[in-house]
Amino acid sequence: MSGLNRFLIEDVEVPLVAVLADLEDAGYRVDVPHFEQLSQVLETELNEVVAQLRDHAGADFNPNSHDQVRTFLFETLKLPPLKETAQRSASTDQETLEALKAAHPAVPLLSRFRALTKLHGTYCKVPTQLDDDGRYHPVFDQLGAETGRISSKGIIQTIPKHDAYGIRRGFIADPGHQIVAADFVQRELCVLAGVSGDPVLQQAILNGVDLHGLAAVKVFSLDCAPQDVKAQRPAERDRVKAIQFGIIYGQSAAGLASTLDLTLDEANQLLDHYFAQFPDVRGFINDVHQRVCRDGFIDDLFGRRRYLPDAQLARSRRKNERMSGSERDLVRRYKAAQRAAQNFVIQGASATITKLAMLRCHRHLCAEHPRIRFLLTLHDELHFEVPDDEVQHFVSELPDLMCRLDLERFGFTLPLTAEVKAGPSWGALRPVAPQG
DNA sequence: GGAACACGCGCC
DNA sequence: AAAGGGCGCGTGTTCC
Repeated sequence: MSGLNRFLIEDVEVPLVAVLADLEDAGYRVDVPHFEQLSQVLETELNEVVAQLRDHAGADFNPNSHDQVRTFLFETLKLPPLKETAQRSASTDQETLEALKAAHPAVPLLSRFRALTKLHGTYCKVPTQLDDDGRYHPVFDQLGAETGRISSKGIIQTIPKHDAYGIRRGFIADPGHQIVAADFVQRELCVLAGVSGDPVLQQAILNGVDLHGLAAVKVFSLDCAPQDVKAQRPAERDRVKAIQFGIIYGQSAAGLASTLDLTLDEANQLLDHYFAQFPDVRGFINDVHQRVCRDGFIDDLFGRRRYLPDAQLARSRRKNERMSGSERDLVRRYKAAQRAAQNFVIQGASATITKLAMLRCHRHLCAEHPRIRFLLTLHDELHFEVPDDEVQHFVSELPDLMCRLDLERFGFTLPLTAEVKAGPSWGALRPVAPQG
């Protein structure tokens, strides 16, 4: 168990084994007819789309074959490639199709084909993966991700959220029960605020202010209250949101430019404006980069360690030296390691917070609610199956169970918040009014 | 006949 | 060219 200290081993990972075992045993009830019906609808639509595609591209065209799609788009239709894959061939991904959609009627059909086959081929197979009890039993790997996140075999952590067909409505509660789910609110940003020590972000969290809204007001000198930014200045809020997500992901200025459709200069300017308002965030990121470059590893708030030897590759390089191809590759790996380190200190600490919340919930269920089943963890979200007559009470307890984790002992003093939802299925959850 | 890779894409 | 971290899966393709 490399990368773990005594606390993480003894107080987190080892006791979590029994919790995850209980989740795996419980499983999520599945509405099989829902998936069968959905499957038929998708097959009908797919047949139609494939027929139309073959009208354009030939009777034996297989839109599942990247090679054939590439040949069709860039040789038969002579459309201009937008970008390349890792192997230097012309990419046919969704971004490319989106850019080319007006150029030929087959292009939007390919997009549609991809979306439909994904739903049909991957997510409609859920009924084939059930145990005899008709439930989907996930298999978790608590050390499956380098960041400390819990990974799971299978598809349960990637069930589509915004598909038009309601895949999530196929995951249901037993009769006489409801699904209760709770997710942490803007937790990665709270972790960033906590570990960077930024006083403005911290105060905003203490006041319960929308963090993207607040940052937009600061960065763009907006003349409105943070909570009104969402309605009144959505464009500014979206930009700041992209920056703050980018910081969590370790995104570069080039990446930000791409997501916001800006030039590199504009993206750099935007980042400068942001960091001018939040200098402690910049300081924190610089410190992470420096440490991982010096040590070849980085520790998060709870002492989880990730080794990133690539961060030491380009230590002695000077700028403006000419680079050979292999040197370029070293620099790429060095930068990737820095991004991974920056992401790790946020994602890693967040993952441990989820694990602590799970331990607390599990202990509480064992002691007080033996009829409630703990079903699922989705990184910042927990699912339970709750008897109808216990829903009201449990819903009132859950936020505190998840959020009061005694993190002051690690120097983390900010409050966490969680939003609770309930409903008959995963796809039909409705917010539960906070107690007060 | 199966393993490994390539690509694309679903989630947080 | 790549660009944004962490996962897992399905299909096509190539290689052993």
